[in-house]
Formats: sequence, C-alpha cells, structure tokens
Amino acid sequence: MSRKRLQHGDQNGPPTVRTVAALAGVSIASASRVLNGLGASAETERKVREAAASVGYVPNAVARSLQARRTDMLALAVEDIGNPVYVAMMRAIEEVAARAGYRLQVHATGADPAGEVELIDGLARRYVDGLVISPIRVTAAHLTALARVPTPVVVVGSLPDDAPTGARPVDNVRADSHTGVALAVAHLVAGGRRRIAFVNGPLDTVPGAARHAGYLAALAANGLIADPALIETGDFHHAAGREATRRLLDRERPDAILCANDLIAVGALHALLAAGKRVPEDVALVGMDDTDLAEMSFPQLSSVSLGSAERGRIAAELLLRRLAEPTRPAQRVTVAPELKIRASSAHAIAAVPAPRIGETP
Amino acid sequence: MSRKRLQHGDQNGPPTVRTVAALAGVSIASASRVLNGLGASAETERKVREAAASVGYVPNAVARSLQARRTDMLALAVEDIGNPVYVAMMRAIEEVAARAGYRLQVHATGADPAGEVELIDGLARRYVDGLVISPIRVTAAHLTALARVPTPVVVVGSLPDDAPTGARPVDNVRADSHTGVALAVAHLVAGGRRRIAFVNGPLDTVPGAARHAGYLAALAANGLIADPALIETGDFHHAAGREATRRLLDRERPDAILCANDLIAVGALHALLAAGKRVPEDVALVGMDDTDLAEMSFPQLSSVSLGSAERGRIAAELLLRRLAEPTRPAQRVTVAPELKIRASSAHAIAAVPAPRIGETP
DNA sequence: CTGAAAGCGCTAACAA
DNA sequence: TTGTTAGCGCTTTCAG
Repeated sequence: MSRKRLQHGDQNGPPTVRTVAALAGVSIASASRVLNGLGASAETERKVREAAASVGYVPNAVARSLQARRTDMLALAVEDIGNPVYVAMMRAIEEVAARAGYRLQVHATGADPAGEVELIDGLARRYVDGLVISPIRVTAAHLTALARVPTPVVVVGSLPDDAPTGARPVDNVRADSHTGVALAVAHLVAGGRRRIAFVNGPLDTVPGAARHAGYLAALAANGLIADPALIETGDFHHAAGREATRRLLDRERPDAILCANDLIAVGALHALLAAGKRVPEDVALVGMDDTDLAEMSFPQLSSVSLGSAERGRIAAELLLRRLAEPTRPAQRVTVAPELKIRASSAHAIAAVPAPRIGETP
Repeated sequence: MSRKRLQHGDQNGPPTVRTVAALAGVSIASASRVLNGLGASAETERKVREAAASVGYVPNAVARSLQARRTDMLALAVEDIGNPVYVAMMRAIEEVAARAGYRLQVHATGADPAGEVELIDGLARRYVDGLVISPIRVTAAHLTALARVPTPVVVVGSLPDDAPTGARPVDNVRADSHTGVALAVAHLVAGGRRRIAFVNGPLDTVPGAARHAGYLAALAANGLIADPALIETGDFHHAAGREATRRLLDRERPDAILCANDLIAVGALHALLAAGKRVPEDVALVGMDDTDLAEMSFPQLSSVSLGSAERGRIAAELLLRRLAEPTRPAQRVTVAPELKIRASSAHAIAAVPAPRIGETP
C-alpha cells in the first residue's frame, strides 16, 4: 500500500479549501464560494462555515495572488528610509495604502543607481502591484528601465522633460524647490538680510541642482548679486551642514543662511551657536523640507515645506488610481511649497548696505 | 474553430516558462532547470537562454512562492513608523533582511491592540515568512494570538514571564530600561544633582511602566527619596514633554530632568530654555533612546541608548535564524543600555543638601 | 540529460 | 445552486 508521493487526502500542513470541502462534504468550488461570500444554499453555507471554523481555515494569500494576478502590495524605494523627509513620505504612503487594503514594502536603495534600476526591472517578477520610487539621481538607465516597466510606477522627484515615454505611462509628483527657495530668499530679504549664504547638498542630485538654480534666480530676482564665497556644498546631512557653516563663518559674515534641507540647517545651527552667533539676531537661518526637526530645534527653525507627506500621499493616490485605470494619460503633479516662519528667522534687522546688481560694492 | 476559453498556446501577457520552453523547443521542465542553473546539456542550455533573452523572460515571484511555500518577505509592525526609535529599528531590520535576500513590509499599527492581534492572526495567510512586532501594550489577546501563530514571530519589547508558550517558539528581544534609568540617575547624582525630576510616558505601556519602576529603584539605590511632585506623565511625544516640563517648573525647582525618551526630552529642553533656564548649569537634562535627535539638539542631549538599531538587528537575525531552524528553543536577548553623555548633562554642580532617605528634610 | 505529469492553494468557467 | 475541471506560473518527482 505504499504510495509514491503524498496524495491530496493526506492532511499535513495547514488546512486548505480541500480540507474544508471534504469536511463539509461539498465540492471545493462550493467551499470557495461560501468562503468568498458568493451564493450558496443555507445548508451548504452552514456546513462550510462550520468546517472552516472547526479547522481554523485561513485562505493562502499567495495562492490567491497567483490566481488573481495581484498581490495587494505596493513598494516604496528611497535612498534612506531613516531620512526624515522620506519617513514623512513613507508614513503618508503607508496610510493611504493601508486604507485601500494594500500593504507596503520598503526598500533602502542607498542612492545606488544600479540597485534602483535593478529594482525597477525586478517589477517584472510581479511581486508588487506598483512602486513609488524617489531616485535622488536620475540616470539614463533609470529612464530606459522606466520606459519598459511592466507595472505601474510613480516617480517622486523631477524627471527630465525629454524622458522617453514607454508603453506604460509613469506618473510623476514633484516638489517645487525653485519657488521654495524663492520664498525663503524673499522672506530673508524682507527681513533686511542681504548677505544670504546657501549651504547646499551635492549639485549632481536632483534636489541639489534645483535648489542651486533656485537660489541664483531668487537672488537675481531680489536684485542681489550672487557671491560664490557665500555658497557651500556638502552632502545632505547634519555633519556636513555644520562643517560647511564653519568654513563659511571662518571666511564670511553672512547675515542669513539658507540651507538645502533641515538636516543641514540643524548642523548650521550648531555651528552658529557654537561660534557664539545669535540666531536670528546675528544670522537668520532657514531650512527646507519642514521636517519634524524644524520645530524641535531651539530656536525653532523656519523651513520651506516642500510637502513631503503631501507628495507621498499624492504619489500613493496616483498609484492606486493607475491600478484602477492602467491606460489613463500620465499625470504630473507639482506640490506647492510653503514657507513656515519660525523663530530662527523671525527677527527683522535694519537693512544694511549690500551690493546689488548694477551697483559697485 | 472558436474555442471556449484561452488555451495554453495563446500568448498574451508576459512570457512564462512555457513560452520559453516552446520557443527553445524543449520541455518546460528543461527550461525551468536551465533557468535555475541546474544541469542541462550545453545545447539545451544555449537554446533556453537564448529563448529567454529573446522574449525578456522574468520568472513570476508569486508562482514561485506558491510552489516554494515561502515569500522571501518579512514584516515589521510598530506603532508609528515615523517615531525615531522605530525608524532606527526598521532601518536595521531592512538592512539585515535585504542582505539575506528578504524584502521588508511595514505596518503602522497606531498602537491599536485589536489591529495588532489581527495582524498576528493574519500571518496564517502566509503572505510573509516572518514578523517582527513591537507592541507598546501587550494584552492577553496578544499572548493568545502569539501562542497559536503559524509563522515565526519575534517580539521586540518585554513579554510577561508567564506568557503562555505556544507550539511555536516566539523569540524576544528586550531593552533594559530599568538599568538604563539607573545609569542616568547615577550619572546625574554623580554630577551633584539631587532633585531629579522624571517626565514619563503613559504608565500602562510596557516602556512607561518599566521606566517608572526603574526611576523609583534608582532613586532608592542612590539614597534619594522619590518626590511624587517631581514626576510628570504625558505621552511619548514632544508636545507632551514640553507641557509636562512647564507644569513641573511652575511648581518645583528640579536640578535635573530625566525624560522617558528623546522626544519628550526635546520638548523639555524647549520648556527649559523658554523659561530662561540654562542647560545644564541650572537644570541637567537626560533623554532616553539616543535617537538622532539627541545629537541634533543644542545643547546636545545626553541620552540613554537602549539600542534600538541593535534590537532591530538582533530581532531580524533571530527571525532569519528561526526560519532556518524552526524548532530551536525560544531565545530571549536583552540589549544592554549605554549612557551617552553629552552637553545637556555634562556640567557637574556642587552637591547641595537634598533630602535623603532616613534624613528629615 | 530530458520530458511528462503532478501539484503548490485558489478561483472561475462551464455544465449539470 | 452545485460539482467538475481547467488553469494562474512554477518546481519537482519519476520514468525513460
């Protein structure tokens, strides 16, 4: 009586529809129907429910996914899942996803372009229904990968205008760093500041480049000349902000510092306070991203909100919407920036003579 | 020639092993073997690879999971994926998971016990291979759910000693708040502080209760009497810390404040500075968890590291290990706390007379 | 080394 | 309403 392999009847592992059906004395189709709330006679219904309860039946999500060709899972890929900006984004996405019955998978890419491309290509394995990705640098490889992606993707961050558009539309949600920087500069100028330094992150990143351009444009718009000596570049972190600010202070006497994000701004604040500067009396300080850090520092940090949570929420909604309507035209949403004025820049000073375009210093 | 339904041959959707096999003129078994790097003749190998490449074949992860009975996915469930403590934990877990070829799914439970239990029970759907959960409150329902869970689970946070042990061993990694608080108190006492206030989170949470008990024990161990007026309770957030500290200052003259986490401590710092207190000269301040916030505040915050990243790392490793050895006995790992002394408490003051146990004030 | 076929657990089309 | 059966796409015996 030895059998070559386990047969259906052998009840090992967890109960399946088969187990339930057998126990209830009905077909697996009937069992499945009842379990999915489809029509069945009262009697069948009762028997199946009873059987299911008695063995503690729980449907297998993987099998269901295979059949349904959907995983009810979304993925989020960002450089660093510990960065406050991405944390805010992730939180918003998780919330939207959970509310819609989707689970969220997170990937830390470490800003490795190859890894990001691999991830995008990996979507072909269909282990998630959609992806939100926020690449800090966008390479040609990203673009070609996006153009051939078989799964809905939303890119958070700016994409080149001439990006090749693939068979599948890619939605895009952006921050408006350019306007954001303009708001900050206008505010500082209004407060009487003229020597407005800028501590930025790497220029070869999407946000770094946008903020740099915005800074130059904003100065010009306010009739100020850009002094290269007032510009420092590091990475987007705290320590870099501190060091850049130290270098700046060794050399210059800025009356305001605009930082490309809050992490940098917090570092700058340390350097300023450690150097005995009063904030905002001596030097006004403005960050960007308006993360939780802004209101946790002392003095509280003015910051330009680029709507990270908002961008996350919108990205998730666009993704869900595209899941429902795969062919609708690609959307591009830009979230408006908002300047949050707090103590670090609230203090206006008397305007001091400062070089303006067209004047000789 | 009308067929009732789509047959195998109809090539819609993405290419499958079938497509590849047909194209290569071999059986699907051979195709699968080649694709999985198993033995095959050079000729078969070539034909299959060529066919796969020509159609851009990518294996379907869900189908593979169904067959393999594993998803290569882990889940993490915490109250709030934006809390710095959990962010540190998540980051560590994601890293360990990714390195081992697992993806990570995150769930924000909002500290809802029912939702957490549902999540644990949901593991029976087998959409993940394992779960790390850090419930802030542990109810009886948690315990029974854990006892019947069909999937490896690691609990981060203390479990009652008499927790019912189910068929499947549940690993557990804990912080040692008790010792952590003791380190902080001893440090403050050594700095000459005697009126050491304590701003805590809710007492009905695992960390809240442990830290409260630790505080009382530490005072006693240092010969100080506990003054209920020096104890404040709120939630674990920034605003609560600020308000609690204000109430405290309205009423008392603490020379040190110990906070149950860094978020609270940052709030306390605001209240202190706003009240014109010098930190640490007038009031020393110590937080807990040693999050990124600690070194970002000014003055930098002394904080008791409870090893959140470390706990995450260990939890992930325990989970991976259990995946490999499902029956090994349940492990309990406790991570040793470490006091990081920074500017907010670095300043020693002359010991002032303060009530000690056995003395009359 | 290769192919036929079973089966992972589930849903759905079709027929009865 | 119910049961039979064919798949979802893949891996894995088991023969040959």
